[in-house]
Amino acid sequence: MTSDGRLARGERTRAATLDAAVALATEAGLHGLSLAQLADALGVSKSGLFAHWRSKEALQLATVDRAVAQWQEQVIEPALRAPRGVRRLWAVHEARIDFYAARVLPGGCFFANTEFEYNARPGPVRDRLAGAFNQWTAFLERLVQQAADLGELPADLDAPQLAYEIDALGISAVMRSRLLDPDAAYRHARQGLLNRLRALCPDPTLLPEGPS
Amino acid sequence: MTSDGRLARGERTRAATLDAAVALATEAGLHGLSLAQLADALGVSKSGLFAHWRSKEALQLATVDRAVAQWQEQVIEPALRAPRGVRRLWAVHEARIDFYAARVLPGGCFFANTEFEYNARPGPVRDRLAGAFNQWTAFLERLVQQAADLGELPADLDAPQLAYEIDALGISAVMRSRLLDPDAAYRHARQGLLNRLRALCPDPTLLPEGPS
DNA sequence: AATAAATACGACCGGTCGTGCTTTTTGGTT
DNA sequence: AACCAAAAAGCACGACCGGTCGTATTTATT
Repeated sequence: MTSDGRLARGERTRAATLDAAVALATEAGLHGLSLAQLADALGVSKSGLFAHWRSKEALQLATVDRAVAQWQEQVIEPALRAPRGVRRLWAVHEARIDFYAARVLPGGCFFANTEFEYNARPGPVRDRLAGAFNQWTAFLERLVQQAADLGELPADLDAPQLAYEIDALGISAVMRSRLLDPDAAYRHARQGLLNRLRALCPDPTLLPEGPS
Repeated sequence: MTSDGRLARGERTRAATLDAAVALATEAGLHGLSLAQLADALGVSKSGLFAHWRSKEALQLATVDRAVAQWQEQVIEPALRAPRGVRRLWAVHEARIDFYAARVLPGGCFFANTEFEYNARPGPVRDRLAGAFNQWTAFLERLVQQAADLGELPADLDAPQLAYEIDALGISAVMRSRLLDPDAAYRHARQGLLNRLRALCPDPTLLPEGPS
């Protein structure tokens, strides 16, 4: 084990920087993210950040990657503990809403914020964001299809359609939770999918109980 | 008729400026909107803008108001020509998607973009945006309730819930239409509401035909 | 014709941005 | 103990930011 303390120190700084960058980007935007602010928040110098990323764009791309990893750890992986099928689909939706409700990020959702920010700004950052969104969509569609394959949802179900609807409920939840009544937002997001799954799923025991 | 040519000229400039500001804000954001860029795009001087708005914030607030008026003219009013009830509800959804598909604004949707931008930025601009969102939500809920009162939807329907779902489908449409496949986005947004209304509405003749 | 008001302009301010260049500090190798 | 590379800091730069000021131009009033 030849752990070079110098390299280790750099790695630590880099990780701490990206965590702070993800959080800050949800407030100021990925474009609005300023190196001076970020350096201040970390107690380091602005030029110290430049030692790790040659340019702001490189930092932005790394920030997107870090946000993807965070989403994987805190939303997807916990939900994957639920058994395949409708229950896992529901678990993802719940984990996502919990992530928003726990206010892990001050600006709500890194992806929703930045994707709206960059939808008219061509370039590598936008492409990276679009790629992440594409992956997330594919993941949701796979989960839906799995549930259908297991017979927990109709065999002729339009999987991309249901995946679209699930994601839509989630995006609206984080948007409304920051501008209007948070509790109502989360309730509507949950109830929306619950209604939809109850109408589709022949086995009601797979779904949580609750108001009709 | 004492139309003061000076005031008329000012009003013209002000209107043109706000139209450009709404469009620019969907690209650069309402915060990222720079007075120099805006002045350049209009072919006027930066200081000329300060003759009309004392500060950037005043311009931002006026821009929000202009966007509200534009939404009223181009989405709400056309849809209000449809008869009350389910058909009007559908007309609003259609008008909204058409507005996005026509690419009236380069950044898609002024409200979606700016509301995500400001959801963690307290202040007058955020409050104004939240107010606009509240009004829009109330409008949708009123339309849903009307349809229920007319007997075109179940009497015990949860109106805010359905309004939430309709708006969610629309927001996702504009987001996905700029990052992924636009046609798929619009199709899913339409199909989502169509499925929902078909399941709720006892009279199928009120809804457009189309794929099941 | 003279005055007053609304509009618009160019020049400029202090401040912050992203980004290079140079130096110092830190930690590991030999 | 000498040496060295990685990390971090210090510093300066040009560009752009929101905003102010004095001035010129247009238009209505008197």
